[in-house]
Parts: sequence; structure tokens; C-alpha cells
Amino acid sequence: MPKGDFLGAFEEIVLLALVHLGEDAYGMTIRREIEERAGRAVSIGAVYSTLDRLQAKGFVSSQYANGSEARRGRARRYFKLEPEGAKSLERSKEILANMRRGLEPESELTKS
Amino acid sequence: MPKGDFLGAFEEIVLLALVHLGEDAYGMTIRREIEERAGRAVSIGAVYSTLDRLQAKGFVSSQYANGSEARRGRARRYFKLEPEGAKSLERSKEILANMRRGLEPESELTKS
DNA sequence: TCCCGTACTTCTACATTGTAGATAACCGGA
DNA sequence: TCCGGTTATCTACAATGTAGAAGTACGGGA
Repeated sequence: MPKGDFLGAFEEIVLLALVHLGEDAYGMTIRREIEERAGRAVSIGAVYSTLDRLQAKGFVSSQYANGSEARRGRARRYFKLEPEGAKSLERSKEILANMRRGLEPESELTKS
Repeated sequence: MPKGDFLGAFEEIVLLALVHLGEDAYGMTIRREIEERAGRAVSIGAVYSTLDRLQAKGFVSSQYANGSEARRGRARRYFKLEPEGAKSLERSKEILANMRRGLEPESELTKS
């Protein structure tokens, strides 16, 4: 999509994971959420680059964790769904719903 | 998707248009179906190259119209959804359903 | 103090998918 | 034979999908 108007399949999945996670959304948890729900392995690199692109479009925003908590390792980068992202998610859902309208679950697909 | 395991957003749309059209699915009608349902302009080139790729994966098959009908212009290339394509469509639907499970239409998306 | 394991993020690279527009093929009629 | 209408093919490039190695940061133990 030259103009970034529509969401890609994986972008949509990432955004939905974000919604489920709420306040606790950062790289590792997002990855886990997707693997559990979609039942599919995802590399951490795939998650981050998608997140970066979504941020560049203004669909999500991110900020690093404040050091208050006593835990080891590098700072976490928390992601948050922005209004534009929610809109885009809504739009994707509608398009798919329109494309499916009138089709029964299995019957239609198997009819031919 | 390096291994062609999952459907892209546009591929899914094209496949669904195919299901709606049934016997009458060829380049131009597929394009029109998408434009009407998705409410979005699509170039004919976009449709064909996606169709070619889907065919290469075995998700759809195609055959040219027999010349019996009296109509002008170049031969039509009719497309048909193959079992593998239907399966893939099913799988895409399930993944998205799993990703959305537990989320209310608007409420959740707007809560943050 | 230095090294190490843990917890995360960044970076680099490349394959696949998305998209458009120009061009070619074919048909019947003027 | 030239022409307009109908449809498919080709070429090119931008955006998205995906992986894995490398880098950063912190606290604890030797």
C-alpha cells in the first residue's frame, strides 16, 4: 500500500495483541500474545519492525519504562494504541465484514 | 511470509470476491466486486498479479473461456477457488477471530 | 572491579506481497 | 484495413513480512 492507507495482515494482528495487553504491552509480551492466540511462531524481529512501522504511521506510540521497578535487563519500551490505529483497525474489520457479507461459514466456500 | 503459509490482506480480499462471484469470476468482475464491497479503488494490475500468485500457490485455478459465446474482445480467464484456497481462507478467519476473542467492538479499542 | 547471565531492544538483510499503468491480444463492424 | 471496446499480460517499484545476530543495560557474585 503505497500510501499506508490499509493495514497488512500482520500489522492487524500486532495491533490486536496490543489491545489485549493494554498497559502491559512491550516487545516480549506482544510476541507471546500473538503466539498464544494465533498459534504460530513469530520472531522478535518481525514484531519490532512491524511496531516501528506502525509507529511511523502514527498508529501506535511508545515510551521507555521508568526505572522505578527493581528488575534486571534493558529498559522496556511500552507500546500504546493511538486513536488513528484504532480507527484503522475498525476500518479493516469493516472491509473484511463487507467482503464476507452473505457468505455462510463453510457451506459457500465448499460449494464449488 | 517466506513460506507462503499465510494470506496477505489483499489476497484474502481477492479470494473472498472469488467466492461471491462463483462461476462468473474473471479479472474485471473480480475487480468490480472488490471496489463495490470494499469501497476502494483497485487497479487491474493489482488484481491480476495477486491472482497469479494465488494460482502459483495452488489456491485458485484458471481457464480461458471457450469461444462459444458471441462476444467481443480478448478471451476471459475464469478463476476458481481451489480446496487449498478455501482452507487458507478458513485459517485466516480463525486466526483473526482468535486475536479478537474477548474484545468488544468499540469499547475496548477506545478504553485506553 | 570485572565478568556473567538475564531481559530486552536494535539493526541489517532479504523474501513476499501490494499496487499502478502501460502495452498487447482479440473481436466485430465501418 | 482501421477502429473502438473488452480483457489479459508485463514491467517496475514500494510496502510489508520475517528472521536472526548483535547490541544495550542492569544487578549479582567472584
